[in-house]
Amino acid sequence: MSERISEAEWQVMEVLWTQHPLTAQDVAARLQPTGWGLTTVKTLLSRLAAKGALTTTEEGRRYLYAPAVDRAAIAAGESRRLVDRLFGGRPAPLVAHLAERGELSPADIAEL
Amino acid sequence: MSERISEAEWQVMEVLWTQHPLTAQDVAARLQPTGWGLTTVKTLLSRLAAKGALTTTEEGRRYLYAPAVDRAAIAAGESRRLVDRLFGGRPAPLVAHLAERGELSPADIAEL
DNA sequence: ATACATCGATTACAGATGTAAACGACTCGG
DNA sequence: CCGAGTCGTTTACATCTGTAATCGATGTAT
Repeated sequence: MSERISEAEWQVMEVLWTQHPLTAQDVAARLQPTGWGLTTVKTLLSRLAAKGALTTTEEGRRYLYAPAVDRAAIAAGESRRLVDRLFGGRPAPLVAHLAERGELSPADIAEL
Repeated sequence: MSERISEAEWQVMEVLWTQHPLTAQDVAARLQPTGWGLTTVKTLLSRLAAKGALTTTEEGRRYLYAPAVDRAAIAAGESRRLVDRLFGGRPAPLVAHLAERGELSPADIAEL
Protein backbone atom coordinates (compact mmCIF):
# COMPACT_ATOMS: atom_id res chain seq x y z
CA MET A 1 0.00 0.00 0.00
CA SER A 2 2.00 2.94 -1.22
CA GLU A 3 -0.68 4.74 -3.15
CA ARG A 4 -2.36 7.81 -1.75
CA ILE A 5 -5.86 7.85 -0.36
CA SER A 6 -8.03 10.58 -1.85
CA GLU A 7 -10.30 12.83 0.18
CA ALA A 8 -13.50 10.99 -0.63
CA GLU A 9 -11.79 7.69 0.02
CA TRP A 10 -10.57 9.00 3.33
CA GLN A 11 -14.13 9.45 4.51
CA VAL A 12 -14.83 5.84 3.70
CA MET A 13 -11.77 4.76 5.64
CA GLU A 14 -12.91 6.85 8.58
CA VAL A 15 -16.05 4.80 8.81
CA LEU A 16 -14.15 1.55 8.76
CA TRP A 17 -11.54 2.73 11.20
CA THR A 18 -14.35 3.57 13.55
CA GLN A 19 -16.01 0.22 13.17
CA HIS A 20 -15.34 -2.90 11.19
CA PRO A 21 -15.94 -5.14 9.46
CA LEU A 22 -18.92 -3.67 7.65
CA THR A 23 -20.84 -4.38 4.49
CA ALA A 24 -21.09 -1.84 1.69
CA GLN A 25 -24.60 -1.12 2.86
CA ASP A 26 -23.49 -0.36 6.36
CA VAL A 27 -20.69 1.87 5.20
CA ALA A 28 -23.08 3.76 2.95
CA ALA A 29 -25.53 4.12 5.81
CA ARG A 30 -22.87 5.69 7.96
CA LEU A 31 -21.97 8.02 5.13
CA GLN A 32 -25.53 9.23 4.99
CA PRO A 33 -24.47 12.85 5.68
CA THR A 34 -22.39 12.97 2.51
CA GLY A 35 -25.42 12.36 0.37
CA TRP A 36 -23.51 9.85 -1.74
CA GLY A 37 -25.42 7.14 -3.49
CA LEU A 38 -24.85 3.51 -2.66
CA THR A 39 -23.02 2.89 -5.91
CA THR A 40 -20.68 5.76 -5.23
CA VAL A 41 -19.71 4.20 -1.94
CA LYS A 42 -19.25 0.86 -3.64
CA THR A 43 -16.93 2.43 -6.17
CA LEU A 44 -14.85 3.95 -3.42
CA LEU A 45 -14.72 0.66 -1.54
CA SER A 46 -13.55 -1.11 -4.68
CA ARG A 47 -10.86 1.43 -5.35
CA LEU A 48 -9.65 1.19 -1.79
CA ALA A 49 -9.61 -2.58 -1.93
CA ALA A 50 -7.76 -2.42 -5.25
CA LYS A 51 -5.04 -0.31 -3.74
CA GLY A 52 -4.78 -2.57 -0.73
CA ALA A 53 -6.10 -0.08 1.79
CA LEU A 54 -8.69 -2.51 3.01
CA THR A 55 -9.35 -6.19 3.15
CA THR A 56 -12.44 -8.05 2.10
CA THR A 57 -13.93 -11.20 3.51
CA GLU A 58 -16.65 -12.99 1.68
CA GLU A 59 -19.75 -13.44 3.72
CA GLY A 60 -22.21 -15.33 1.59
CA ARG A 61 -22.79 -13.31 -1.50
CA ARG A 62 -21.22 -10.11 -0.24
CA TYR A 63 -18.10 -8.68 1.27
CA LEU A 64 -17.21 -7.52 4.68
CA TYR A 65 -14.76 -4.68 4.50
CA ALA A 66 -12.11 -3.86 7.07
CA PRO A 67 -9.13 -1.50 7.09
CA ALA A 68 -5.82 -2.98 6.02
CA VAL A 69 -3.78 0.06 6.91
CA ASP A 70 -3.17 1.87 10.12
CA ARG A 71 -4.86 5.19 10.42
CA ALA A 72 -2.11 6.81 12.44
CA ALA A 73 0.49 5.75 9.91
CA ILE A 74 -1.42 7.24 7.02
CA ALA A 75 -2.13 10.41 8.93
CA ALA A 76 1.54 10.68 9.79
CA GLY A 77 2.52 10.31 6.15
CA GLU A 78 0.06 12.93 5.02
CA SER A 79 1.14 15.31 7.73
CA ARG A 80 4.69 14.87 6.66
CA ARG A 81 3.86 15.60 3.05
CA LEU A 82 2.07 18.75 4.02
CA VAL A 83 4.84 19.99 6.24
CA ASP A 84 7.40 19.28 3.55
CA ARG A 85 5.39 21.01 0.90
CA LEU A 86 4.21 24.03 2.82
CA PHE A 87 6.94 24.61 5.33
CA GLY A 88 10.02 23.08 3.81
CA GLY A 89 9.97 20.27 6.32
CA ARG A 90 10.15 22.45 9.38
CA PRO A 91 7.00 21.85 11.40
CA ALA A 92 7.50 24.78 13.73
CA PRO A 93 5.69 27.32 11.56
CA LEU A 94 2.75 25.01 11.23
CA VAL A 95 2.55 24.50 14.94
CA ALA A 96 2.87 28.21 15.47
CA HIS A 97 0.00 28.82 13.15
CA LEU A 98 -2.17 26.25 14.84
CA ALA A 99 -1.31 27.71 18.18
CA GLU A 100 -2.33 31.15 16.98
CA ARG A 101 -5.71 29.87 16.07
CA GLY A 102 -6.04 29.07 19.73
CA GLU A 103 -7.05 25.54 19.04
CA LEU A 104 -4.31 24.10 21.09
CA SER A 105 -5.51 23.99 24.61
CA PRO A 106 -3.06 24.80 27.39
CA ALA A 107 -3.38 21.15 28.32
CA ASP A 108 -2.22 20.14 24.86
CA ILE A 109 0.71 22.43 25.12
CA ALA A 110 1.59 21.18 28.54
CA GLU A 111 1.61 17.68 27.21
CA LEU A 112 4.59 18.54 25.08
CA MET B 1 -9.21 33.31 -5.34
CA SER B 2 -10.97 30.45 -3.66
CA GLU B 3 -9.69 27.60 -5.80
CA ARG B 4 -7.04 25.25 -4.55
CA ILE B 5 -3.44 25.34 -5.67
CA SER B 6 -2.16 21.96 -6.79
CA GLU B 7 1.20 20.53 -5.80
CA ALA B 8 2.95 21.37 -9.05
CA GLU B 9 1.45 24.83 -9.00
CA TRP B 10 2.65 25.28 -5.46
CA GLN B 11 6.24 24.90 -6.58
CA VAL B 12 5.72 27.66 -9.09
CA MET B 13 4.26 29.89 -6.40
CA GLU B 14 7.24 29.17 -4.18
CA VAL B 15 9.52 30.64 -6.79
CA LEU B 16 7.45 33.79 -7.08
CA TRP B 17 7.02 34.18 -3.37
CA THR B 18 10.78 34.07 -3.08
CA GLN B 19 11.31 36.65 -5.78
CA HIS B 20 9.09 38.66 -8.06
CA PRO B 21 8.17 39.80 -10.58
CA LEU B 22 9.71 37.27 -12.92
CA THR B 23 9.24 36.23 -16.52
CA ALA B 24 8.21 32.73 -17.47
CA GLN B 25 11.79 32.09 -18.49
CA ASP B 26 13.09 33.12 -15.11
CA VAL B 27 10.57 31.02 -13.27
CA ALA B 28 11.45 28.01 -15.42
CA ALA B 29 15.12 28.60 -14.78
CA ARG B 30 14.54 28.54 -11.06
CA LEU B 31 12.54 25.35 -11.44
CA GLN B 32 15.48 23.73 -13.14
CA PRO B 33 15.64 20.94 -10.49
CA THR B 34 12.17 19.75 -11.34
CA GLY B 35 13.21 18.93 -14.89
CA TRP B 36 10.04 20.51 -16.23
CA GLY B 37 10.05 21.87 -19.75
CA LEU B 38 9.49 25.54 -20.39
CA THR B 39 6.02 24.94 -21.77
CA THR B 40 5.06 23.02 -18.69
CA VAL B 41 5.98 25.97 -16.53
CA LYS B 42 4.06 28.27 -18.84
CA THR B 43 0.99 26.10 -18.51
CA LEU B 44 1.22 26.22 -14.75
CA LEU B 45 1.69 29.99 -14.80
CA SER B 46 -1.40 30.35 -16.99
CA ARG B 47 -3.49 28.18 -14.76
CA LEU B 48 -2.39 30.11 -11.72
CA ALA B 49 -3.11 33.42 -13.41
CA ALA B 50 -6.51 32.11 -14.50
CA LYS B 51 -7.43 31.27 -10.94
CA GLY B 52 -6.23 34.62 -9.72
CA ALA B 53 -3.30 33.33 -7.72
CA LEU B 54 -0.91 35.64 -9.47
CA THR B 55 -0.94 38.89 -11.35
CA THR B 56 0.58 39.64 -14.71
CA THR B 57 2.06 42.84 -15.99
CA GLU B 58 2.82 43.22 -19.64
CA GLU B 59 6.39 44.09 -20.29
CA GLY B 60 6.76 44.50 -24.01
CA ARG B 61 5.72 41.26 -25.55
CA ARG B 62 5.78 39.19 -22.41
CA TYR B 63 4.43 39.04 -18.93
CA LEU B 64 5.94 39.63 -15.58
CA TYR B 65 4.37 37.37 -13.00
CA ALA B 66 3.94 38.15 -9.33
CA PRO B 67 1.98 36.48 -6.53
CA ALA B 68 -1.50 37.78 -5.92
CA VAL B 69 -2.10 35.74 -2.81
CA ASP B 70 -0.39 35.62 0.52
CA ARG B 71 1.65 32.56 1.15
CA ALA B 72 0.91 32.39 4.84
CA ALA B 73 -2.82 32.61 4.18
CA ILE B 74 -2.76 29.76 1.73
CA ALA B 75 -0.57 27.68 3.98
CA ALA B 76 -2.95 28.35 6.83
CA GLY B 77 -5.90 27.23 4.76
CA GLU B 78 -4.21 24.06 3.67
CA SER B 79 -3.14 23.27 7.20
CA ARG B 80 -6.66 23.74 8.35
CA ARG B 81 -8.00 21.42 5.71
CA LEU B 82 -5.52 18.75 6.67
CA VAL B 83 -6.26 19.01 10.35
CA ASP B 84 -9.97 18.88 9.69
CA ARG B 85 -9.65 15.91 7.43
CA LEU B 86 -7.14 13.88 9.34
CA PHE B 87 -7.76 14.82 12.90
CA GLY B 88 -11.34 15.99 13.03
CA GLY B 89 -10.27 19.56 13.51
CA ARG B 90 -8.31 18.92 16.68
CA PRO B 91 -4.72 19.82 15.96
CA ALA B 92 -3.34 18.31 19.13
CA PRO B 93 -2.76 14.85 17.66
CA LEU B 94 -0.94 16.33 14.72
CA VAL B 95 1.29 18.35 16.96
CA ALA B 96 1.88 15.32 19.12
CA HIS B 97 2.92 13.35 16.09
CA LEU B 98 5.26 16.05 14.89
CA ALA B 99 6.74 16.30 18.34
CA GLU B 100 7.35 12.58 18.39
CA ARG B 101 9.34 12.85 15.25
CA GLY B 102 11.63 15.06 17.22
CA GLU B 103 11.46 17.78 14.65
CA LEU B 104 10.20 20.32 17.07
CA SER B 105 13.16 21.75 18.86
CA PRO B 106 12.83 22.47 22.56
CA ALA B 107 13.06 26.10 21.55
CA ASP B 108 10.02 25.71 19.34
CA ILE B 109 8.12 24.15 22.16
CA ALA B 110 9.21 26.82 24.58
CA GLU B 111 7.90 29.41 22.19
CA LEU B 112 4.41 28.16 22.79
C1' DA C 1 13.95 41.29 -46.31
C1' DT C 2 14.36 36.82 -44.26
C1' DA C 3 15.19 33.19 -41.33
C1' DC C 4 15.23 32.21 -36.60
C1' DA C 5 14.13 32.71 -31.75
C1' DT C 6 10.61 33.63 -28.44
C1' DC C 7 5.94 34.89 -26.51
C1' DG C 8 1.57 33.67 -24.85
C1' DA C 9 -2.41 30.84 -26.34
C1' DT C 10 -4.45 26.67 -27.93
C1' DT C 11 -4.69 21.91 -28.09
C1' DA C 12 -3.37 17.23 -26.41
C1' DC C 13 -3.53 13.42 -23.72
C1' DA C 14 -3.13 10.06 -19.94
C1' DG C 15 -4.06 9.18 -15.08
C1' DA C 16 -6.66 10.46 -10.79
C1' DT C 17 -10.94 11.77 -8.72
C1' DG C 18 -15.88 12.44 -7.79
C1' DT C 19 -20.02 10.70 -8.78
C1' DA C 20 -22.93 7.45 -10.50
C1' DA C 21 -26.03 4.33 -13.97
C1' DA C 22 -26.29 -0.11 -16.04
C1' DC C 23 -25.56 -5.04 -15.93
C1' DG C 24 -25.54 -9.85 -15.02
C1' DA C 25 -25.72 -13.13 -11.19
C1' DC C 26 -28.02 -14.64 -7.28
C1' DT C 27 -31.47 -15.07 -3.49
C1' DC C 28 -35.86 -14.85 -1.23
C1' DG C 29 -40.84 -14.12 -0.55
C1' DG C 30 -44.81 -15.69 -2.42
C1' DC D 1 -41.32 -20.97 -10.49
C1' DC D 2 -41.15 -15.88 -10.67
C1' DG D 3 -40.59 -11.27 -9.90
C1' DA D 4 -38.22 -8.02 -6.84
C1' DG D 5 -34.39 -6.85 -4.42
C1' DT D 6 -29.38 -6.94 -3.64
C1' DC D 7 -24.38 -8.04 -4.82
C1' DG D 8 -20.17 -6.87 -6.81
C1' DT D 9 -18.48 -5.48 -11.46
C1' DT D 10 -18.29 -2.86 -15.58
C1' DT D 11 -18.85 1.20 -17.88
C1' DA D 12 -19.53 6.28 -17.96
C1' DC D 13 -18.30 10.76 -17.85
C1' DA D 14 -16.86 15.43 -16.36
C1' DT D 15 -13.17 17.81 -13.96
C1' DC D 16 -8.51 18.26 -12.29
C1' DT D 17 -3.62 17.44 -12.66
C1' DG D 18 0.84 16.66 -14.72
C1' DT D 19 3.28 17.24 -18.61
C1' DA D 20 3.88 18.84 -22.80
C1' DA D 21 3.69 19.82 -28.47
C1' DT D 22 2.11 22.93 -31.62
C1' DC D 23 0.66 27.40 -33.45
C1' DG D 24 0.27 32.11 -34.88
C1' DA D 25 2.30 36.52 -33.93
C1' DT D 26 6.18 39.18 -33.23
C1' DG D 27 10.84 40.65 -32.44
C1' DT D 28 15.81 40.20 -33.94
C1' DA D 29 19.97 39.39 -36.25
C1' DT D 30 21.96 39.26 -40.80
